[in-house]
Amino acid sequence: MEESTAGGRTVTLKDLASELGIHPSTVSRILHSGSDVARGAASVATAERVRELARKRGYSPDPQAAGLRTRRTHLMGVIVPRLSDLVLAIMYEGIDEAAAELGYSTFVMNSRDDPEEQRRKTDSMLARRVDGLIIGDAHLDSGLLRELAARKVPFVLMNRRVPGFPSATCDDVLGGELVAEHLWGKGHRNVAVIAGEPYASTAVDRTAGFVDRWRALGGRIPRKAVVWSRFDTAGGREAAETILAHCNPHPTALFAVNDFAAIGAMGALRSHGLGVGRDVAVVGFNDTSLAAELPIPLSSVRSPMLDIGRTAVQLLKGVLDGRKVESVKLKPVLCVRESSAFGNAV
Amino acid sequence: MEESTAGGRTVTLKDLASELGIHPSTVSRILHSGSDVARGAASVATAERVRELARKRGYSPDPQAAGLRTRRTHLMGVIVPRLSDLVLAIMYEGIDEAAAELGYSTFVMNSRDDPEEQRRKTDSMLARRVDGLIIGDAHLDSGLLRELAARKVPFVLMNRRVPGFPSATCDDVLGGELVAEHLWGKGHRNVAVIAGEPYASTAVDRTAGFVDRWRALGGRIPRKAVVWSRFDTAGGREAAETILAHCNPHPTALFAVNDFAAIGAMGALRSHGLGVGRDVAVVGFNDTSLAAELPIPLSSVRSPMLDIGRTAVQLLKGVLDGRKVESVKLKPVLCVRESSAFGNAV
DNA sequence: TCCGTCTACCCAATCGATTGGGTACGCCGT
DNA sequence: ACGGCGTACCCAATCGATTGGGTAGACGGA
Repeated sequence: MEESTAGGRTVTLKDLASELGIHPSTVSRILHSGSDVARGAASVATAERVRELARKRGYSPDPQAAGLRTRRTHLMGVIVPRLSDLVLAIMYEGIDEAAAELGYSTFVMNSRDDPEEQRRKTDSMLARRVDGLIIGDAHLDSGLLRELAARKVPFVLMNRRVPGFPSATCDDVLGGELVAEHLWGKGHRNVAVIAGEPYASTAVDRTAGFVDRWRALGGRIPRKAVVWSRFDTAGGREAAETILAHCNPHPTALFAVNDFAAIGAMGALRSHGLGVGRDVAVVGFNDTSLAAELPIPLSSVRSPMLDIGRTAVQLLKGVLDGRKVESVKLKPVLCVRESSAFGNAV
Repeated sequence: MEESTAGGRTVTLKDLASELGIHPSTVSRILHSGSDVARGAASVATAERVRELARKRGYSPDPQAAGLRTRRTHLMGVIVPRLSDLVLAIMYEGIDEAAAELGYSTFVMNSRDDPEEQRRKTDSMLARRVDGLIIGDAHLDSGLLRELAARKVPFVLMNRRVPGFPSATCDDVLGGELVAEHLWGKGHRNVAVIAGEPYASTAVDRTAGFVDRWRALGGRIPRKAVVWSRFDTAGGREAAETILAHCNPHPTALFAVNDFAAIGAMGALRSHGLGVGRDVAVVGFNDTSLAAELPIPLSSVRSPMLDIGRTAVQLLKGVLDGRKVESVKLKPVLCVRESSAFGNAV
């Protein structure tokens, strides 16, 4: 007979039970219930013997079997646009840690922000019988979330929010405001925004926060100075090219809603002979580990990515426990560096 | 009664069977066995009725139950140093794709290259009853692998290799050689290596490939010009500082075994007033998406990260199917960019 | 007519843990 | 001496899919 599961011979409850001459159910109760053992499950002596043997034999319960009976897998499904996006990767680290602390394991899948894939991955998670989902790729206009809610699938959103659903995000509006105040304070009056994808609340909120605050400060910002783009370096580069082509005189400061887009924009500026930080200030968002390490260190809004992940897990746990949960917005902080440290003549 | 599993009411084999007035086992055989249905499982007509109903009711088999019986979870466990390392994140994307194609799902966990954590995460994977492991954080001196092999846990290595175990890696020695030839050809004669962590085969092989080839070309490379370091930007920066402090005259070219270390080194050079590409050539490794986008684009050895991930899955599948598998080394390609494009006076 | 052979199913055990409902025994108070 | 009550267990069903071993009925050939 082939032993197919990894790890070879595994010890079962029954093994422990028969070795001790007691019934498996008794063993289960002892090992399962933390300390309500005192309340009628078994004698202290037996409990000790069982725990001792379990340790000695390296017993580890089969989650398949337990889940089959209890209808809970202690699995959380996580869906992100792509894990090779540093921002999501770090949030996932937070998820992984927090989930482990609660005794959950996590699946991650990439949807590449494609609605088709989102649906496929969601289904595939549910087919695996996850207890709930953490959705990191929510689109503002998606019907998928409403469907999931109708099917009573427990889920929470992460990174991006959608009104009506619980989410763990950065306070992106505030983040945009911080940048507006910073650049205004440095004397810039002609600015442009690399705004990201319009289906993502991160992009929309950061842009709105910036633009609204800018106008509240008395600034002007023409429509063509707000350019929607992809989140990666290539997207940022293209957006910067567009801005340079259409805005005359060119802006003295750029706000990119994402560090990678900001890096792309820096490249574009450079190939137009414009000095980042000198001729044009640039501010990014997320403060990924690269921002500070660039040859011209990039100013960026630091968002608490690890905590966003951790919070998402806590929210989902709340939902799974049947509690009503409220969305959480975590505070960002602006880190000013060389790319926007110098003032502009007013 | 609470419906706890995500997705609410689920259809079971028995539901389908009783609705059609046949036995669950018949339904199972029809749905399970691709086309050997013809061979005695059921009539074509019944098979069609079953498949039709399964589709209509949205039947999806419970992997818990199936796994309990078959002792196979169709789960692969993946362990990496950290997923927020772009290199590993991309390999994981390859894994995810390839695993999905084979009907497997994957767990990922971060070990932070800490032996303690490696062990913990491995155990936790096995407790989840994964069918096998893809280990992306193997240390050359680790006893863990030998233990796993002794316990007959099916596993393969990825990214880093360890003699005696099957692995999917880049041909790192060749990668190092490519860099040596390139820099030699550009006329450099005084070079240094930022060598990475000595417990990782990637670091050791890339360094060895470089150094051996360099000497074969007739070059000299003193011991103090090879500095072991962490893989991140901070590590690269420190290593570059060390090199600049101890090598006099300073080298005209640096080879960092990792792009992030290379970026850190570029920062160090810059703060010493040395122009990257002009005064000192820099070459990295992996060709992560950032390399080409840096203000001074970074030369880098492109390693086929996605394919390495995909290959690892295929190897593990082979092991799970009981086949003998051979390690695979995928060919890297050198991408020359501005950071090392200019020659050095011979 | 009888036996063999398919075809198209059915039956029941099984995987390992969980859980609602027993039950035997001892001890206590009266 | 007897009812009552805890304590410390045991029993058996259950979750959903899988699988080795039947079996009834049809059909064919000798």
